[in-house]
Amino acid sequence: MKVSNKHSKIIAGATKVFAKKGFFNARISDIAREAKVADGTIYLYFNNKFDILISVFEEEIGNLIKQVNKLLAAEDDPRKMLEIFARKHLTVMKKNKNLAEVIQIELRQSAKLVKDYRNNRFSEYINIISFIIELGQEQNIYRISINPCIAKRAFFGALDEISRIWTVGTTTGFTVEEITQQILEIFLCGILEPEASFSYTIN
Amino acid sequence: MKVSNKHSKIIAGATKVFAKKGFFNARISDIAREAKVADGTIYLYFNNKFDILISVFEEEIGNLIKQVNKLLAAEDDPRKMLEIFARKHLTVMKKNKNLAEVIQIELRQSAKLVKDYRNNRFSEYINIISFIIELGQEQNIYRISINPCIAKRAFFGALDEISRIWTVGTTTGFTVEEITQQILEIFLCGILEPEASFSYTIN
Amino acid sequence: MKVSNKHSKIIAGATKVFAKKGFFNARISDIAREAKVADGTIYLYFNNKFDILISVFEEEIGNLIKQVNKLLAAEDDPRKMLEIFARKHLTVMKKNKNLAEVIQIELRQSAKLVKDYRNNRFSEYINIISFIIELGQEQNIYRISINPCIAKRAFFGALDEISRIWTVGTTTGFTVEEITQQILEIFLCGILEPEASFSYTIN
Amino acid sequence: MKVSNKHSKIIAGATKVFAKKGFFNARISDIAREAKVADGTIYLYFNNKFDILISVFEEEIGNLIKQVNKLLAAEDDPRKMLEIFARKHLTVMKKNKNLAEVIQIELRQSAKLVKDYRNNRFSEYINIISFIIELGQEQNIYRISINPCIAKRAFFGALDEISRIWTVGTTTGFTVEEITQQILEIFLCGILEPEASFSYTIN
DNA sequence: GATGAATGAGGCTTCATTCAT
DNA sequence: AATGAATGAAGCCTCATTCAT
Repeated sequence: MKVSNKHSKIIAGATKVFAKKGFFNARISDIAREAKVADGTIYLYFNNKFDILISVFEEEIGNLIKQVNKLLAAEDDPRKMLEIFARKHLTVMKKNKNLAEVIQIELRQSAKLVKDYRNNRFSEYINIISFIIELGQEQNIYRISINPCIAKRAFFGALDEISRIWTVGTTTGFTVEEITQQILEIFLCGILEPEASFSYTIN
Repeated sequence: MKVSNKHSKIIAGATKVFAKKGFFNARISDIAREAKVADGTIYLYFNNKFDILISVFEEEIGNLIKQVNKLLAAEDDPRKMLEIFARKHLTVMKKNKNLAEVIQIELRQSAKLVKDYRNNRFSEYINIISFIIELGQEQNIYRISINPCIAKRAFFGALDEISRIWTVGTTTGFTVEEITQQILEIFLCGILEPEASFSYTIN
Repeated sequence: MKVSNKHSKIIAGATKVFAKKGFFNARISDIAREAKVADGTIYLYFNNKFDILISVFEEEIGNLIKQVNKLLAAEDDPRKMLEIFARKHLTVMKKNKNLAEVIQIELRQSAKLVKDYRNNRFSEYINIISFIIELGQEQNIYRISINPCIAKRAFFGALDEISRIWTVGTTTGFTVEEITQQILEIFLCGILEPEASFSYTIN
Repeated sequence: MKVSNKHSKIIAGATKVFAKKGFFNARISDIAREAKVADGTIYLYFNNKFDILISVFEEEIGNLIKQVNKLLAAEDDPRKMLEIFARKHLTVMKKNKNLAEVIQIELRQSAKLVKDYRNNRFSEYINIISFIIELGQEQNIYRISINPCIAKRAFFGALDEISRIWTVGTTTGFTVEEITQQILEIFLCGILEPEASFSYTIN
């Protein structure tokens, strides 16, 4: 399982450095220093700087997927499952600001650099959302009119944007729980007063 | 209207280049070529490369704000207003892929580089959403339990993440209208089957 | 006599700017601003940046030569003449720090740039010293063993090096008169106690 | 002894290039080529271009100080000491034209750039002169009326200006020994015919 | 003559990557 | 495998000079 001690030290160092400075401002020597290895050593484990970035994702998001899946395995109510996903995502992002920034910033960069990179681990991650929605639709709990492909992006986008309040130095002191409640309320029930919905049709 | 011919040519060129290559991969000479000016000319109008990025935001988002506000002025139903915001945002992002990418990618980078940059024009933009929500709450159309500050981020995040399907080379052929409908349905009514909501309480 | 108003304004501006920033750190636009003309105007009066430097010398040292010669014309004792030269040089350098710096710094630079430039006005200036010495030798006042060509450099070098106490921010508060006295004493009588000279032969 | 092979190669290369082209006209790539290292290597040993200049001084003048002090240690007649200083200075400047030019030209530039730089090694060097003079005054060999602080500048300035005959392409074929004799004669005895001094008082 | 916006060549410096040890 | 000194390509930016007005 453990590929190499140095390998993981470099991944850890890179995650920290990318988060602090961003991919382009990160220096190989920064990562080497953080990982306590020589600059050249990094090239024994990675092809180039960008390869490190990809690996950081693979690693960190892989962990996230594993954790989320484990939690979801113990639950079968699609409503609870969505709640679990939101809470876990927000919790991890708040705790591991490094990862949060790496995802928020670098994922977008890398999507540009390696056009279809997102198909990999990251897609796997947000497809958990559409899987939950489809599950709910099969159980007649989620509306059939909802497009899971659009909804998964909306849900992830909402979580992602919100979790930025912890990475940027904003001081709005929302707790994970408050946000989870709000997000769930919005996504499950919408923001409309029940009575107000009668007097409105989209478009 | 035109402050300076060169100024706006550079802004336009920079928007295009930043979108295509990203801020860090963009070369001043790329922008100059795109804008059909000499490299040095750029420094008559901007202090440095980063200043160009900031200006692109100020300019483009300023336009967006102006357009959105104009549309909203003719409407007073908070539900329609949210719809208008979503449709306009998506329409612009689909049409002006350059701007879309610049916002999606670079805004996040610059948030890191200039810690509190987002307070400027961008905040102004997404505060339109919270304004609409608060308006709806006063009219008893939007639930008072919804926190506008969280909801605005959720709404923008959803739009932003979804609009990436046009910038990344995904081939999901959703139209602006389809997405607008879906987003509105999700945000106004939630994804829950009406009956399902009785059997569920968050957390 | 007056070539042009702009011409002399540029010379004056350049003298000031060269002194403050040095030739290489001086910008044409600095000179233009100082002279209150447009950048392009400078090129109506001078071929290039270096040409301005040369002109500043020609002008300023020309003035100096004129003034010194005028003073010397009224004196025929070679001892007094040397004194007059020293006093005038030091007085001008102390008062006109701009010129002092330009001579001290730029003259040396320009000597490199235009290899034989020093033959012009500057040589004319320090040849006044050798002229005085030769005059004194003819009158049997200055020792015939003194080589005027070496002595002129020694004398000018001494004055030049000393006058740097005013341009660099040293705070040794010597007056022009004190220095003139010392220089004259050294050069006319040497630093040796009269009795000590008997017990010593060079080399 | 050798701190680093590259370090001293760069110093040597820089000394040569600065002398040939002057600090501002010298290109980092010139120095690199001269030192037979890559451009980037220079920045492993120096912070920036100006730092190289400073280092050249520190190094070269340090050597000079060491050599002069060594020679002076074997002598205790202040007259001979001054002679030794002059001869050594001129000898080194004639042989090492690179150093001569660097001192003559760049020292003055750098004095401007780093206002109080001269306090360092260079001051140490010319303070040797005032030390010798003070020593002579204590022994009643040099006149007490001579101000060592002015005299040291006069003496150094004279040597410096004279040594320019070797750096600028002048063709006056003076030998080091001729000049040393002249300088010593001037500074020790003055240029006045002994009898002439009776009929003259300064000012 | 005068202007100053525009030009574009070129330098200093950085840093990903290599390679001799 | 590990090191880190060395490399050198390439970018941001400056600024002397030009030229259309």
